[in-house]
Amino acid sequence: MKVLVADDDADLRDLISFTLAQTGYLVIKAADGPSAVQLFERESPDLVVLDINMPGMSGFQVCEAIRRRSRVPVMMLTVRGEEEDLVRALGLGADDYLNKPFSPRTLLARIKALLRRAGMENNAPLAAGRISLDLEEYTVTIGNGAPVRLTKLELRLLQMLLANAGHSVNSERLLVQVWGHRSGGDRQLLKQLVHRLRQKIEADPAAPALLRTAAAGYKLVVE
Amino acid sequence: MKVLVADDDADLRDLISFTLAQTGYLVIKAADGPSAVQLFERESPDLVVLDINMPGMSGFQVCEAIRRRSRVPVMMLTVRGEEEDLVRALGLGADDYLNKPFSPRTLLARIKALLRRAGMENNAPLAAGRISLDLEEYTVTIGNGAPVRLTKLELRLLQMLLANAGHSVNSERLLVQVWGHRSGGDRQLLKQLVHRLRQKIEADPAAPALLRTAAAGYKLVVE
DNA sequence: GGCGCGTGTAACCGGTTTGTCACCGGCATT
DNA sequence: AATGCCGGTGACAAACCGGTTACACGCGCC
Repeated sequence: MKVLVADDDADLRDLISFTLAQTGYLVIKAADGPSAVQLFERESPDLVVLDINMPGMSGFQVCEAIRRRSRVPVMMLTVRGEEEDLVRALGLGADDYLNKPFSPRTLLARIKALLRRAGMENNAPLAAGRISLDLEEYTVTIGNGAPVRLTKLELRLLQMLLANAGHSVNSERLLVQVWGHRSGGDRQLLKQLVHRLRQKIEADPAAPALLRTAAAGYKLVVE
Repeated sequence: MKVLVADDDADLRDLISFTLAQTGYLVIKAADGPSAVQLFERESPDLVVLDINMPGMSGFQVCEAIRRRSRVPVMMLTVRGEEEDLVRALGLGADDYLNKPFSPRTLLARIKALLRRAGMENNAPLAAGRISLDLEEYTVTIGNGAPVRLTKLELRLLQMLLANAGHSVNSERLLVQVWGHRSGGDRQLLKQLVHRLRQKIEADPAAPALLRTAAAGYKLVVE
C-alpha cells in the first residue's frame, strides 16, 4: 500500500511518514505542491495525504490536479476551525479532512477507514453489456465489432459512464471527473465530448442507443 | 434519500433534521439507541447520523448493531476532543465523525461527501403514500399509473413537499428551497409552478386531491 | 513549414422550460 | 355594493438546453 504525503512542514511530514511506515505502508514524501503532483503521476499511490497550506501551490490546487487524473482517496490537513476550507475541500473531491493538530492514532484510524471504504468500491469494471474498454490500447469495443480508438477525454468519459452503467450520471459530476473542477459554465465541453464520442460508438449517432441523454446528465444503456 | 438521525438531544436532533429536510432528504428521527436500531430495521435508511452519547444504549452499540446487518454509511457525532471515541468509532466501522458543535453547512458537506463515496447520491426513489419520485429519471409515479416526466423545478417542488408529506409547507420556504434566495414577494412563480405540476399529477387538476392548498402554503396529501 | 489530431470556443436551431402579465372568481372587510 | 387580497388560469415572451456545424489553437510529426 503506497501513500503519498505532501506537507511543507518537515517535522509533521516526518511524523506522518514515520507513523505510516511503522504500520507497514510504503511512504512517498513531497515538500511542496508541484512535486506532489509530479510524484503522484510517477508513483500512482493508493492514497494521498495533503496539507492545504503549502507555499507555491495550495493543497486545493494539488487536489484538483489529482482529481483530474484519478479517484484515489485524498485526505486533507489543515488548521482547526476553517470551515470554508472543509467545505471547499470536500467539494473538490477530497474524501476526508483532518484538523491539525492531530494524533498519529487518529490519522491512522481515519486512513484505515478511508482505505477500507475505497477498497470496497474501486476496481470499476471495464465492461458492461456489449461495451468493453481497453485502457491500455485506448479503445472501446461494441458487441463484436472492431475496436474503436478513443482519445484521452473520450476514454475518461466512457469510463465514468461505464462505472455507473445503467444509471444516469450528473453533468456536474462528469465535468469534475473528466476535466477536474471547472465549476459550471463549461457545459459546452461536455456537449462536444458527448457528440464526438457518439460519432464513434453509436451505430446511428443521430439516434443514440448507447449513450443516452438522461435528466440532468447522461447514461450508458446496457441491456 | 432516507436518513436516520439518532440523538437524545431534541434541539440538536431537530436542527439536523431541519437542515437535511430542507436539502430534500427524507428524515427519520430516533431519540435513543434501541429505537434507532428498530427504525433502522424498519426503514432501511441510506445513511445514519448517530450521536455517541445516548442514554441506555450508546452510539457505539447502535453502530455495532447496524454494522452487523448493513454497510450503510454511518456518521458519528460527539463532543470535541475525545480522541478515544474517534478511534473506537472508526474501528467499529463508522465512516465519518463530526465534533460538536458543528455548523449545518459542515454537516451537509460531509454527508454529501459520504454519500458520494458510497456511490449513491442519486437514484434512490423517494416515496410517500401513492406517490413515488425517481430523481434519476426525473419522473413521478402515482399509484400504479405510468411515470410522468417532470421538469427540474417541478421535481424540486415535489421533492420538498414529499420530504414533508402530510404537512403543509410554508410558501416562503418553498420559494427559497426551489429557487434559491429570491427576495420574497414572488408568489406568482410558485402559483404557476403548482399549477403546472397539478396538470401533470392530478386526475382532476381543477379539484386537487394530492397537492392541496393549505394555510400559507401547500401540502401533499397521503392516505 | 505543412499536416493531422485532439481539444476548446462560438454561433445557430428547434424544442422545452420558465418568468411575466393580465384577468377571473371567491371571500372577508368596509 | 365597493374594495382589496388571494389563489387559479390562460397566453405569451424570454431564457435555457441539447444537438450540431464550423472554426481556431496548440502540438507532435513528417
